Amino acid sequence: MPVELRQLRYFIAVAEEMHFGRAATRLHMTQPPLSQTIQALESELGTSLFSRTSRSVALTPAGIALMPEARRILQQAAALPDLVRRAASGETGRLSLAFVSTADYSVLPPFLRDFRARYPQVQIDLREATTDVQLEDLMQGRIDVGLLIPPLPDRAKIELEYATVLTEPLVLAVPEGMSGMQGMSTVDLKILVDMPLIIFPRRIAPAFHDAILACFHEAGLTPRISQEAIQMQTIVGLVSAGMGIALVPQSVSNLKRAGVEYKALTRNIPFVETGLAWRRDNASPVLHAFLDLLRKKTSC
Amino acid sequence: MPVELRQLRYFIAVAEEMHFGRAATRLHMTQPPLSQTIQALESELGTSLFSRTSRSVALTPAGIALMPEARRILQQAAALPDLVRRAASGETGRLSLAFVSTADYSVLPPFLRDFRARYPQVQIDLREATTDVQLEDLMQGRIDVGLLIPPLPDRAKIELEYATVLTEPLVLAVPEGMSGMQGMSTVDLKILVDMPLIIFPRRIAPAFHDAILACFHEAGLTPRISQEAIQMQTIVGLVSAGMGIALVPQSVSNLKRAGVEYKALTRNIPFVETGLAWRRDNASPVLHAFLDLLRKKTSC
DNA sequence: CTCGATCAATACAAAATGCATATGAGTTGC
DNA sequence: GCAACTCATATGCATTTTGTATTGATCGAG
Repeated sequence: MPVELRQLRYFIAVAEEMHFGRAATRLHMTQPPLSQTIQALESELGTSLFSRTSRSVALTPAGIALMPEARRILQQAAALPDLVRRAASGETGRLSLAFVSTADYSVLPPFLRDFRARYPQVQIDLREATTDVQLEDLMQGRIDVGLLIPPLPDRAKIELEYATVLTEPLVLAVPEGMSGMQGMSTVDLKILVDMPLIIFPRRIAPAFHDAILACFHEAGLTPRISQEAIQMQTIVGLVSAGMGIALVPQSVSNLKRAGVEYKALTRNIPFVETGLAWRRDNASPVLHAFLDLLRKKTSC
Repeated sequence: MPVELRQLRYFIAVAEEMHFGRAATRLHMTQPPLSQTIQALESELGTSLFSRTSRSVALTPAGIALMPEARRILQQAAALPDLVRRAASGETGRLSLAFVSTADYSVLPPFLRDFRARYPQVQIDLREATTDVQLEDLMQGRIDVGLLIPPLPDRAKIELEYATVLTEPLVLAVPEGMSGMQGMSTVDLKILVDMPLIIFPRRIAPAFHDAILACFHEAGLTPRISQEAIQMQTIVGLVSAGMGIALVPQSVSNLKRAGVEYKALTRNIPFVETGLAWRRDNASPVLHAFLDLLRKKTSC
């Protein structure tokens, strides 16, 4: 029969009182069952813990060695209710979050800062991923929440919940000192129609891709697509290298990079939306703590 | 009512099997009491640990958080029998040992080496002290064992046990290049009777002190005591500084120090004994492991 | 759509365990 | 040497734990 915590509690009481009678009083019980329990513990451990003369009690070396261990175990057991309650309330745990590269320049940093401040004990696993990869990861339960660009495909809408976080205009990113637009802060697309356009592949970000093309088509223009890239950083890098122009979310203009200028468009300004998606059936308290915090922040 | 280990054992079984029926089989019991115990645990922790549909079982975040904690606590509890048995057998624990400075050059180093090799988990608290301090420390239980110079006073013999460890002759320590004895390996006391003698105070080491004086008196001589010191290292230091001569245990001649030569006496060679003393009623298994080991070593 | 299989919860009885009372045996102090 | 004290033992009762029987709910096959 294995050791039980009750036995350890009784042992500690006797060891502290050095007296079976007083220890029994402290435990709100009588002395005989206490003696029996200690005897049972000794027999389970295979060693005597107290050396008793019929007049006094002393700890054996085995008893001395047991004391700190027993105390530690009891303390850990006593801490369990609090521990699991914290886990259940989302105060502790793990949140794995994926985000599209554009979010890295807009909503993600303040989100993370606020969440860490409120839930410092939650470990956040961050991962950059395109929308389609995130949708797959969400469906498979590999991530708790994704910061992505809508729309969600119909098959995903069954299992996933979605909430808009940010809608922002696209702005032009052009190589610095480009001919024909020095000093202009807004430009018309017509001026640029002959410049090569750098863009996300449609497969990866269809909504973003389509918004850009729609903007050209509405102006009666057809862009010359020269290069595709799947990260915002790469696209801006290619612009700075003079490889072409790009349309990027306004927030990306925070990314001041040598050789790149950002210009607002005059007409047919396209917008891109970013939002959160998570499994409807994901009961993780950490996830809901995260969502609740965001709802509070965005509603203020 | 507090958490019990039985509940944690059952919890782990269900969490590992993810099935109440199979877990019950593994625990050699039936399913209903297992369900009840888990319910009791959940109510004590204040949180549900499993989310049950009537068809399947899944861990809640609280349950996930509890798992590693519960495993750790159970493991620690399971390790207790071994832990206390090791403590009872002297394999682990603490031994506090005091020694007279002369022992530091003879018996102490090999004792310690052998003991550490056999009982590596025992922590040894070492302390240099004179015989009279050691006797007081032994009586008060501040040390487990003392390596000292007999005899023990009668009042100490009641509570203490004693065993001889080493009996060795005294040799002369003289300043290097002293007039009248270059090249001699043995000398007569008469040659040195006018040299100042450096000696332990009688209060600190009466037997040692008396053995030296007896040696002079038997030869019909009276030494000129110039200086007292209570550590062997100090005495040898004073000799090397030319402050006088000293009679030291042979083993101290291992302490090769510049400016000091050791010479054997020709007649009336005094002996000094070193031995172990410990409380008769000290049941420390570590102490007895120490004594047993020494008995084995010295009898071979 | 119905029926059987599966799985967890509930109800109640039996067994095991823990506890209290009464008592015994060995010390200690007066 | 007697009274007080302390831990061990014995016995009966209360509680807890377990087992058996059953219910209720869900899922899959025919």
